[in-house]
Amino acid sequence: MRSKAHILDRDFYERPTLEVARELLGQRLVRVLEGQRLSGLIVEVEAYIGEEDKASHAAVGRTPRNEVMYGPAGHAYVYLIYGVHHCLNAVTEAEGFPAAVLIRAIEPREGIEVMRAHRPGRPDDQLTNGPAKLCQALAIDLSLNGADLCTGEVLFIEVANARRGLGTSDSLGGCPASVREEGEHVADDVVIATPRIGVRGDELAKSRPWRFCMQGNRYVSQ
DNA sequence: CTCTCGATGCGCT
DNA sequence: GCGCATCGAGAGA
Repeated sequence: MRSKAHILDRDFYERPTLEVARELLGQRLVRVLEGQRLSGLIVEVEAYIGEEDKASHAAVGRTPRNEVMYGPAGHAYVYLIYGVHHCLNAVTEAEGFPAAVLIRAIEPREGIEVMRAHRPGRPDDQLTNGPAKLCQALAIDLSLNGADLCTGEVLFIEVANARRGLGTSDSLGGCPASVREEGEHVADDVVIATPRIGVRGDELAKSRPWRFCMQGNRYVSQ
């Protein structure tokens, strides 16, 4: 049996966003759909921090759309982009300060058959290798905007070793053997920090190395 | 393989 | 009206 002790709690999210983003790598994103667990290991994230971050939705100040980013840490901020796609963030830092971590890619672990059904015709390494793709694979939409990630119900993040024994043979696929043991802290030497993908903002926003991904992992977005 | 472009809803000016 | 923290189809090489 799994215990809620494995679920990342509010204290985890209520910290500096760059720390949270970095530490989310290797953790397990879990979506419970019709009683079934769909999950994957987080392999790519981006941090969006405060109103001064011109790439953030909060750069325009508090609005109905970005309201959740201003709320308490540990909630899901889900938004619709280009009228078609959804993206998932985890809200961080203190209530009143708008910040979040965008989950950009995961490596499927549980319920891959359901993910394939949600993304027909796609090879397995393209089921969840992008922020909108993973939302489609896990059936995450606006109905989950504001959902509490700390209650362990429909959407949450677990420490990656919460299911020891699940099979680690292709864990964190494509990464050096030294970090392939699921549940170990992801070592700094396999994490790459780069500028964020597809952001507008100003030059500072475009240049900040606030994207973190697993070096060489085949589920990272292109 | 690379590049271009359309989809499609809505928040914000 | 404008433009977006994206994706996938289609064209060309």
